[in-house]
Amino acid sequence: METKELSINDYQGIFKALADTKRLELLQLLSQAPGEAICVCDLTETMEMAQSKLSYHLKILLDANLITKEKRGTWNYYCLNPSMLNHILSEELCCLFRGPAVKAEKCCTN
Amino acid sequence: METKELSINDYQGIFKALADTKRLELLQLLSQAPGEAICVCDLTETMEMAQSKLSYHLKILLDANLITKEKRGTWNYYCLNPSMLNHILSEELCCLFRGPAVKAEKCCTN
DNA sequence: ATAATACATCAATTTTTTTTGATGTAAAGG
DNA sequence: CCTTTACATCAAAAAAAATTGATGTATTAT
Repeated sequence: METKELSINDYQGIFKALADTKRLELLQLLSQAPGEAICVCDLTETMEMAQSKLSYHLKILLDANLITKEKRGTWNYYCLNPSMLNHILSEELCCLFRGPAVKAEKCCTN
Repeated sequence: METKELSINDYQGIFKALADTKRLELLQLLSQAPGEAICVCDLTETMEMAQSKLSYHLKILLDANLITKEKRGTWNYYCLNPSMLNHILSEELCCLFRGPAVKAEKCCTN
C-alpha cells in the first residue's frame, strides 16, 4: 500500500494515534517480534489489558495505517506497517517504535 | 538544548502536541518564516484565532519542546526547535512541519 | 500619568477520548 | 450439537483536552 499525498488532517490523525502510551507500547511490542505476527490474545497477556480495550487501541493504530491486520480463522494477526512508520518517524525513533527498516538500512542492530 | 533519553511518556506527550491541526499549521507557519521570529500578534491575524486559544496551543508546543520562545519587551517570539523536530520526524516530513534542516541537508528546496 | 497593546492564565463549558462491561458472531474443539 | 475461544463492537460512564470570555500584568506609546 502506497503512502501518498497525506493532508494535514491525515497527519493530525496519525499523530493522534501515536499520542498514547499504550499504543506506543503496542508498536514497540510489535516491532520486537520481527516478522512474527501477533494475535490479540497474545497481546492481552503481555500488555495486561482487557481485550476490548486492546481491540479499541489496535483499531486506532489500524485506522491510522500504522499497523496491518490479517485474519486467519478465529485469530487476527497484527503487524507494523513499515512504509507508514518510515514516512512519519525519524531514523532515530526506528528502534523504539518502527522496527528494523525495510530497505536494509543500518537501523536497529538486529 | 540537547534532546536526550526521552521516555515513552515523553514521546506520548510530543505526539499529543503534534496531534492537532491547528498546531501543525502553526509549525508549518513557523517553518515558512525562515529565521524570522514570529510574535503571537502576527499569528492571531494569520491563523484567525483568538489570542487566548493561540497562547494555549503555543504553550502545548512549547511544553513539548517543539518550539522555543523568546521574550522581547511586550512581544513573545516563537521559533521552531529543529533539534527536537529532527529527532522525531522523518526527512520526508521536514518540508511540511520542520523547516529546513539545520545541518545543511538536502531538505526543503529553499 | 493615561491609554493602548501584547500577552499569559484562569474558570466554566463544550467536545473528544478512554475505559469498562456487556453482547454478538464466527470459528475451533470435543 | 454444544462449548469454548477469539475476537469486534456497542452503550454508558469517566477522564482528558479544547474553546470561550474574562482578568491581570507588563510594556510601550501618547
